[in-house]
Amino acid sequence: MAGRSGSAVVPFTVLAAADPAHGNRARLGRLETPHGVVDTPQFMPVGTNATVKALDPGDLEHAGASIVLANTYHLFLRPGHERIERLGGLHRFMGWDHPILTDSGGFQVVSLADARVIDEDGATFRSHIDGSERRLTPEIAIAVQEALGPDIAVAFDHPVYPSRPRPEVEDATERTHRWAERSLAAHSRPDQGLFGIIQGGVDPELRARSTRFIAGLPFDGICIGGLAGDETPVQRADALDVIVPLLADDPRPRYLMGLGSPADLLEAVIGGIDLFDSVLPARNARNGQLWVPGGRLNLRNAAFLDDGRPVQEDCPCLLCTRFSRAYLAHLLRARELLAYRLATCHNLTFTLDFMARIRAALRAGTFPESLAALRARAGRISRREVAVEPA
RNA sequence: GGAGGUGUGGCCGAGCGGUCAAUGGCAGCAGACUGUAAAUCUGCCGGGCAACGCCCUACGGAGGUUCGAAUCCUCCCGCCUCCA
Repeated sequence: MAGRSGSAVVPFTVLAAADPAHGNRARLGRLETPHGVVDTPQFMPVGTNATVKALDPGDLEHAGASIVLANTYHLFLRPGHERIERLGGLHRFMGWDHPILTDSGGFQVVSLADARVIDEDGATFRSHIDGSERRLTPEIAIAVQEALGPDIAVAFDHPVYPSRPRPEVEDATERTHRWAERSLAAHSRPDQGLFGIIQGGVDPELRARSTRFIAGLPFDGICIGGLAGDETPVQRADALDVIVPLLADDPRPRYLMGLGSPADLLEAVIGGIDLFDSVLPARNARNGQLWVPGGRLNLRNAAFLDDGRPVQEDCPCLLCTRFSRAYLAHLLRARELLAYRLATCHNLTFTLDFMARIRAALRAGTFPESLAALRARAGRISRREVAVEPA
């Protein structure tokens, strides 16, 4: 059950695991990287442009972040990976001396759907910045990431939304496999780990095929892509039921890309996932939605203008220790810049604290017993959670 | 005193005989957001109802022309500009 991955660069150790007999595959782990240890299950805040929007590195540390994600595609376009390399690499560039993982740019293959052409060799994008034509291939994506210098790079993949027709999902999945092999062949930086990505949509056969294929390659970790889009929580859980058992004896970390909400994170941890990332907590914060135990508060609602209480009692974040709901509601209305920082500090603190609670339960061996409390704290599982007003 | 202009829904501002309860924007009220082209996007936004349709009140005020007026005419009131 416990095991240690063979990676010399980013070794992963499973420290404890829930009893899989009860369909609970949650596990406690530790990922070691050149810039520090990442305790898992763990959430990685997204810092696309070498910054988690609205926060500085001190805010991130205070919120409890141990690793952040940055984006190959965006930094490739601006300011350019070669420039960042000349300036001493990504860690130094963004003032973050802790672990960094870069996404490969694969996600932009779908998120910039109107601006790209995909062929077997790679993908051609229309730059969202200046409209110029840019190209990413597995080899280029790896070269860019080696220049950027994150602790962990990710193979270039071709994501697909599960709702797409099966032939399309199958094509993208098979291409992802070929690109995975090319990414591995191109990667040579010895102080950098490389994760591969499983695709396959929600089709059990394709997911299983993709899992076996990617797991068969010497990656340092296994990413699961295409499961944070338009599928339902049930479809996602079903997909994990296919994927994770096939990785049961695999000691490498499992990273579900793109989750998410506390409820989704918890269910995916139960499904056997170690790592997550998502823009959701940060974006929701900027849009006025604050996460609290049991639900979420829309601070743009009129009711909060006269609410002198903190957003969340007992929360150690910059917002809650110093300011009221009324103040944040005012800042949001006035579109004051401080609103975005305070709200983001809170949601990331909440999310990272939630992961810490999960780890604590796993460490104490009380995870199954703690589930009800954790689920209550996370709120509803559905995408449409009900906002609650803690007394 | 003379000449000209202008007054529209909480605010700004279109409309200049019917298809106008009245384009837009702002403010306001809600909702969405999951490997970030997002400090973004969407809906509602005079009142009432047995409400996918009907009624009432509405475009400074009062009259009038017309089948029909926010739109044309007359007078009045307010504001603005120029000349004295």
